[in-house]
Amino acid sequence: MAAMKNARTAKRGRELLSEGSPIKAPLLIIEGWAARIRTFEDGRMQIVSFLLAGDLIGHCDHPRPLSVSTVMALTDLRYCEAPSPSVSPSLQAAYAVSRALEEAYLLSHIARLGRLTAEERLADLLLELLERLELCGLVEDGSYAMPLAQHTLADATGLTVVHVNRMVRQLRHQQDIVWQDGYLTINDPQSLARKLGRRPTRVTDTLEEPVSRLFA
Amino acid sequence: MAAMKNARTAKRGRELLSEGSPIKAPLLIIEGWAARIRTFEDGRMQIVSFLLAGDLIGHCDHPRPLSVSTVMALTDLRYCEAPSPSVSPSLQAAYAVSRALEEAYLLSHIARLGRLTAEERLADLLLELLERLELCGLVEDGSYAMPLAQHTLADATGLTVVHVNRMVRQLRHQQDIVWQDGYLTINDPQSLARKLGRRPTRVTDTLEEPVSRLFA
DNA sequence: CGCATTATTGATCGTCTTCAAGAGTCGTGG
DNA sequence: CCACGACTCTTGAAGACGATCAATAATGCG
Repeated sequence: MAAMKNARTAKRGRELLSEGSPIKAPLLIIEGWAARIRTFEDGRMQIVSFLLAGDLIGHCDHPRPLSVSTVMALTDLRYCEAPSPSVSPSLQAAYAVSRALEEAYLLSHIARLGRLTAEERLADLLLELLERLELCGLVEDGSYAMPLAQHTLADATGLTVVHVNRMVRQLRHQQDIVWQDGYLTINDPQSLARKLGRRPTRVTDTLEEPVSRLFA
Repeated sequence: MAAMKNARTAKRGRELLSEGSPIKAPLLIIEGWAARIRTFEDGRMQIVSFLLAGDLIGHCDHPRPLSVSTVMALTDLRYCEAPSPSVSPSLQAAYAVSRALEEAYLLSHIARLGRLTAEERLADLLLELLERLELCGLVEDGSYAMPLAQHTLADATGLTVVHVNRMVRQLRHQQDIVWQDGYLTINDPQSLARKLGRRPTRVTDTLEEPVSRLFA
């Protein structure tokens, strides 16, 4: 891929963007996981969304934009400057779909934090990650590489590490998930989704694909 | 204002858009409050964001978009079709800023639900509403018309009505707010914001104004 | 091998939910 | 004009869910 020629890397833990700072060029994640986070002055923090392969960082249409969240690499990362949307109409459309999907995930996250129990939050998040990773072809045999520590899942679900640990144990004992050796499998995603009243994320009528497909 | 010639109205409680249904024309709220909500099959629901005067409903750049949330009128509403962004570059910029602000509020909402206590959530939300209503000139002497029932604040903060009621009482007793006759006053917004570690919402370097200013 | 990070489990505590009931307000129709 | 029902607000009591505190394994990395 042309854009990947000038790919860059970032070590786990590095901040790619800092809340309140100006946004320069939009970036595209090629490989690895990142998170958008909000921090409070007293040290509390909340993961606002996860960024996976094919996701964009800091695409804005207005002049002199400021970042509204900090973006941090959760794993070692490969990324590049996002190709300008003006190069092709299909890329422009892909960006629009990507943006819409991103918004949909934010709304889901809000509903998750506002109205689901701890167990449901965790299960729902793991299902969303399955769905998203499937879109970029990172799921094999229903399993995906899970690079996150339970501590990070706590930052995302608004829970404590201790309680996340208990909920993971619970999901394991219920045979809902298998999580070992850095890989996570949801045994019956359909039925788990049904149990949570979870609908698949759709932002278009058609079968539009997100940005990542253009680079697959 | 030209666009307001073909203004329409909606009664409180009416759905302007339904989750999963196709989005036709984008709408612009002229007067009144609406909410974007997510519902679960078992009856649980979560308010994902509030829509105030000057806010857009269903502006998308991709083809055949589906709504990712239900939009419901919280008060009687006046609205119109959103003028096409192609009519003027400044309108286009205003839409971009509006979109960025909307995203910022979603992120704040996530952090609020994930990491704040009940009292903090309520106070933080009331401060955000103050900030937003100020932008559209709906604040006088530090007070704004508060058309929401405590029940609705519960839907937004992820709490129960009962607990919202107790938190309102607490904020009242602490002299943080005065809420009577449908008007809400935050006695010392600065100090309350500081207490919460709340930063003002900024999405640009400059002093760009949201869409509503174009219609003020 | 030593240190830092991550996972795990127990015990106790507190915030928020749930359940229940009563009072106040408002619009509507008889 | 008043009675009624729907909604909103309010408060109490009990219980549950998740937080906090604390300690001990694993695991992995330099």
